[in-house]
Amino acid sequence: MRILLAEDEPELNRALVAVFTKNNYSVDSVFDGEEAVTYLTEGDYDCAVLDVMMPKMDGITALKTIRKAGKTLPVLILTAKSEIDDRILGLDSGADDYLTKPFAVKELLARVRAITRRLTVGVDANLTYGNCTLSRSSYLLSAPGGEVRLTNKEFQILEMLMSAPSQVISPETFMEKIWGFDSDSDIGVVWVYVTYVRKKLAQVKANVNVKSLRGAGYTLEIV
Amino acid sequence: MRILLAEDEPELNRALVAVFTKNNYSVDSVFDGEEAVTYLTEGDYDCAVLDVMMPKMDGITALKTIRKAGKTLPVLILTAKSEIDDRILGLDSGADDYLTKPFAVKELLARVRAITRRLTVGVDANLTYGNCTLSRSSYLLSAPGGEVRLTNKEFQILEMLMSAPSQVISPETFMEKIWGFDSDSDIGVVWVYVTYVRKKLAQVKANVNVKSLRGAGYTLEIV
DNA sequence: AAAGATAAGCTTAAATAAACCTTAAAAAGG
DNA sequence: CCTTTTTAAGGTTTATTTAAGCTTATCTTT
Repeated sequence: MRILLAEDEPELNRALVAVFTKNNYSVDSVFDGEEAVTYLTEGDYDCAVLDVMMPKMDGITALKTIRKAGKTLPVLILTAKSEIDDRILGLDSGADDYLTKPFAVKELLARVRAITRRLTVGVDANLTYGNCTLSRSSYLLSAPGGEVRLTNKEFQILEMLMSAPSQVISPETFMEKIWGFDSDSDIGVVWVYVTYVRKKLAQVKANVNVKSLRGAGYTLEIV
Repeated sequence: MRILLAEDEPELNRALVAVFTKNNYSVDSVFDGEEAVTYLTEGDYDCAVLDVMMPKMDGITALKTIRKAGKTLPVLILTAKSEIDDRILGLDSGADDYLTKPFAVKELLARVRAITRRLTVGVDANLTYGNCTLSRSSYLLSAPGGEVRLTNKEFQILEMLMSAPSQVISPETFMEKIWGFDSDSDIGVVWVYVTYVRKKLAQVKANVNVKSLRGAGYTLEIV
């Protein structure tokens, strides 16, 4: 499995090369976006890991460039903060996943494994469960009763639930992954958004709802 | 859940012990790397939190040492801010995650949860004994007679029993591990929950019940 | 060895506390 | 402005704890 890594911090670059190598990937690494584009358009990689902030060309632009050139390989974006804008930008421009720094190496490996497993981009841009689908690019939730646009937070809640439909996700986990560790919002905001998501699911007559397991968290169920 | 904390700054050490204790971990704390190695090789911990800069032996060396000794427990490394080299060394040497100081306590707890979750939920999300299984993610107990959801406390009682089916667990141990060291609830609450667990086991027609050994504690038996 | 006495454990119902829901309105941000 | 997000408050439901009366095993005494 061949990976291209684009990361300008020398130490992190070196370390990630070591990690990937240790896990039986063959890695080429570059230190800026232009190099990344060159390698990706000319070489044959199974996956790319791109930092956002890089000299000469940022990761998002690099990604857009190679997508325009017809490259469909799975791409994982590294962002410095949990900047929603970066994230949306990344997904719009055809990223398959993103990871905010700092991250656990195991998580990086898991995500790389996940996106290389599908190996087709765009196909997985929609999530499906029950009779409804959620578009990752447009935030549109559609079901027999029509379609409705979700707001950012609503989308992230439902995305997390739909990408692991049998898992139980605790309000604290939502808080951590969506609002971030340093958020000082009350946990109650999760409850509010669960209500909103339920309303929108009902509005499009989805046969799916968000079930709460008191003391454990939320999970999706088909009614 | 047992944690070993190695941190040489006295105030931070004390504060973290307090935080972990409050969150129902049992913590042992040490102040240098050599002690950390001793405790970790001889004791039985579920997780370790190691500072990098410590007297006698640094955290990275301690980590490498225990990994060489075959310890696979999840380890989180604490590094002073922006010491990238330390961070990298940590990842190379087998750390599961790292956190740069200063950090938010919430984030520390979240990361410890994350790396220990792999331990419990990741591989072995279900417990089995006799003809019944208990799902760690949904708190669902299932057996030939159907399935039923356990509450938090019920789940923890049964989880402890099922993860060591032949062991006898005293009411005091339940109290300590589930309600916490500083709980001022009466021990009688354990009797109450044992009753509830028995009822639910019967409800799903499990061939398992909670046997009490007077003066000793409880254990599971197959009827 | 039988009769109480004592303590350990059992069960239930009611009271309390915590988790969760919903709505409306205020605040933040484009 | 208009939309999204957060806060706040009151309401509902469910989990947890308390408390009290109960059973059963073990121990004491005769």
